[in-house]
Amino acid sequence: MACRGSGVQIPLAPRMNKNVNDEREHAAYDFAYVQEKWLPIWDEVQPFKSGRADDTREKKYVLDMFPYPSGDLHMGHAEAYALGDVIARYWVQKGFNVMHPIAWDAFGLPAENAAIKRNSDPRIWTYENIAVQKASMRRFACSFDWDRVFNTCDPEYYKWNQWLFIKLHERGLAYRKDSAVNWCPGCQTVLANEQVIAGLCERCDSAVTKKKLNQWYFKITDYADRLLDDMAQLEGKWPEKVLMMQRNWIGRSTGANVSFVIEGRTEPVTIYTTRPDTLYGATFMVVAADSELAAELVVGTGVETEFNSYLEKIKADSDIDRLATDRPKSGVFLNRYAINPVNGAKLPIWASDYVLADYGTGAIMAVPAHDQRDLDFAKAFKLPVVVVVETGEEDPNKSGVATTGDGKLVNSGALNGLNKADAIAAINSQLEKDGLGKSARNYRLRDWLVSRQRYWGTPIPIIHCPSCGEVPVPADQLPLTLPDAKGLDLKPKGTSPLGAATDWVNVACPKCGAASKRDTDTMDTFVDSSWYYLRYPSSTVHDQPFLKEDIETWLPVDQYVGGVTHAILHLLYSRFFTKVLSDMGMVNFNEPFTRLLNQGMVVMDGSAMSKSRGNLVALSDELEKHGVDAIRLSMVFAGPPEDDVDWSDVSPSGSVKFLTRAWRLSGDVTSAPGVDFSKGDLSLRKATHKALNDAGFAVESFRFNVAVARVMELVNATRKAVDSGCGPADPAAREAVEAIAIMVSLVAPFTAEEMWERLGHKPAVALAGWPAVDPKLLVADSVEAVIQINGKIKERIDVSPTITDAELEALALAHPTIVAELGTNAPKKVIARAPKLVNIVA
RNA sequence: GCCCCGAUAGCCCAAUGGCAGAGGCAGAGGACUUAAAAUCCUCCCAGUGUGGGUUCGACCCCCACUCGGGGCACCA
Repeated sequence: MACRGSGVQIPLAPRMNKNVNDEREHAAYDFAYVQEKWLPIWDEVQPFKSGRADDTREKKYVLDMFPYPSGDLHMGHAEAYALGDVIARYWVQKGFNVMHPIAWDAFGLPAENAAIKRNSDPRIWTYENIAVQKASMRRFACSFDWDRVFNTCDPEYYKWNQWLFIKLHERGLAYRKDSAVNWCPGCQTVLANEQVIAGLCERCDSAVTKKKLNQWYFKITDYADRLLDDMAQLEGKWPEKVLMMQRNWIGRSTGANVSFVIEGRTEPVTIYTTRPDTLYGATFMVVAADSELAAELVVGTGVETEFNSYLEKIKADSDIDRLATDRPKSGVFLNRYAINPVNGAKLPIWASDYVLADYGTGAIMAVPAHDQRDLDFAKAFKLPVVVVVETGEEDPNKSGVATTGDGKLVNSGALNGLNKADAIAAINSQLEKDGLGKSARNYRLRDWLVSRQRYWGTPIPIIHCPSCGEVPVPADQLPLTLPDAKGLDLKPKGTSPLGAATDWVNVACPKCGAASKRDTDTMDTFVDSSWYYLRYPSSTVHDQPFLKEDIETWLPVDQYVGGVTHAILHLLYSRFFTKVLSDMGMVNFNEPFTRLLNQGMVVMDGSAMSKSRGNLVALSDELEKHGVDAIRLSMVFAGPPEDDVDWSDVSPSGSVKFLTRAWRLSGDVTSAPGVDFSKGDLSLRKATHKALNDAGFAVESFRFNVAVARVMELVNATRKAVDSGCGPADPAAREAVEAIAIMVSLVAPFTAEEMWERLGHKPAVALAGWPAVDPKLLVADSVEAVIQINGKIKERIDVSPTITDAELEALALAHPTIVAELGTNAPKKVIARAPKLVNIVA
């Protein structure tokens, strides 16, 4: 894709017009010719059509993360879809009814920004790009079931976003609140927490600021515990890294809420702490400066001016400022005091930005001896530091380092002498008894902010009525389609462009008929992708988002393939949606993706490809130079799928060479199809069955690069057998080459199909079936055992693979070399591991 | 700062605690050829980041460190 949406296509058959006879055409492998030849035939055969009525094969749902139509496919797509294809094609060969669908994640800002630039409609750009990507995917020979395609920007699809939104609203899981939200000044819209990466907008890298706004949220925090606990069933099936990232993101912490009486205030203030055992060490209290509590506490204290100017200052700070390391602690003394409930100590109350208003209760007890942040603050404002846990480390007063470890409690009344865990238990039950506090949990996870102030998304299906309040758009009026972009100013300006479509906005309340207004925001596009995998089985159904029987047939997804960039965002939201739908009785499972494979990125010379870096490799150029199969093979063979592929390390021409070698074998075989393999050369047959066995195992354990290596070995062995062994007429040669064609078909479908035809078969090789491995052919005739003395290899002997430990030990001890080595010394110990090794400890 | 992952030949990468090398790239030589390309054959190269430990035996397990990559970001 030389440029976005240009529609550059994989070039086909430069030789097509050459006047060559058939013999010549087949004398050398011509990938361009072969690509051109098979596509129309596959269109007819449809080897990957899933869910035919008479299909009795067991189901398997293999899913690739769907693409955003930002232009033509690039190198990253090529890798992702090549890997997903290996899995899908493998399970088809193994006899499963595989559903491997594709769709387009088509709402989003790039389309809108392109439309602004060209003064046109985002629809045009989007559907053009989809057409280009679709055509490229066909040429790339993706094994998709093309009958299930949809686009999330189709009203037919986003209707169900709206329907789901209303369902969530009914259950109290979609709600509005005023809050200080993440604001991207570049995109001029709010962002979910998950879309702020190190203080920057994940989309445009602008520094994110805070803005007080009333916005729609999904109550994902209600599901925090289940999102955490259900990960147990994903253990070993999802990358450990993703599970860890989700655990950290949800960030469950356990501690206690404790009430502190405030002088001059009737209501006590509750604080959250993970260290109730250090309650006696609290020397001051800190409330979030931007909290309502701080604003209230400061009234009438005489420090209002100072407080307000501090508040102004911190509001001006961007998230980036907040993230700066070694940021000095700042704050304002509020001239108020709290009373420590356990010892009556009078604690000054400070307001600071190091306490977050939206975590816990927005107020903390500060224990500077045992919390580094509190200690930094205490040092900055010369507040007292009282040690209450003797950890054996240096006094924090002197070292400036808070001690957070375990130890004996001191200066803590009844807690003295206890260790940390016992002290926590003791103080918690005491606080509960006295009605002063109780154990509590908190989460780093925040509710999912779903409103967006942009045009190209799903309109939020809510009508605001002056008397009825929030009224959902009635189901029979869905989809609530987007107003025409014509005449609307899509330029980002902080409020939704939909607001200007007055005919669209002004509407009668569905309940009371009063003049009302539609909500003008659109939904975060991550809503679209949170349930799309449920739509595929029922993509042609119009009156429901998905059919119960389709869900029961196909879901959950058996294998999901996609980039690790979605480790938190999409995968967390999808898990949340699945749990909500499970509660609604609409799905019969609670985790959507049984197994997950994260593929790496395609990089160039060690860094991500980008135009500005000048290291962009165009997929179309690579395909033209080396052919589709060679590019796919290079991606798969480059290394483990989860590792990045550095395009400067791979050799597409090496891939071409291998494919040519394999292809040439198919022309050498002289026996007829259907010949009895059991009469074939034994050693080549063993090589074939070992390759089938090992490559299959490697594919199932995601070691695709190893699977390819096993096929390469078999190609080498077959070449040798044909040239100087059993010869091309031996049935074993046909068995080997047919197996090669089938294994190659996972990665290089064009080459494989061509081989299959040359071997005398009809298309499609994709449906040939993985040959059954004969266990008898996996046993070697003899193996080489090594004899070690003290771990050093002294001798190698050929033994039967069925030799016992005792027999092998006897052989070793009787061996002349060993007898000579040992001399008169009797071995102290002999370890035998038949049939591979004997180690003699002398 | 906290957490996670990795380090094997010139390069990319394989090796249930049991012979470090499966496969490929690059390189060298040979066969074929008038020649080249293509093809076929043969070969070269490390002792597994460093230092300890466990073990009959460690690339693999444990501890400490170095370097590289990733995640989180004042979450009390």
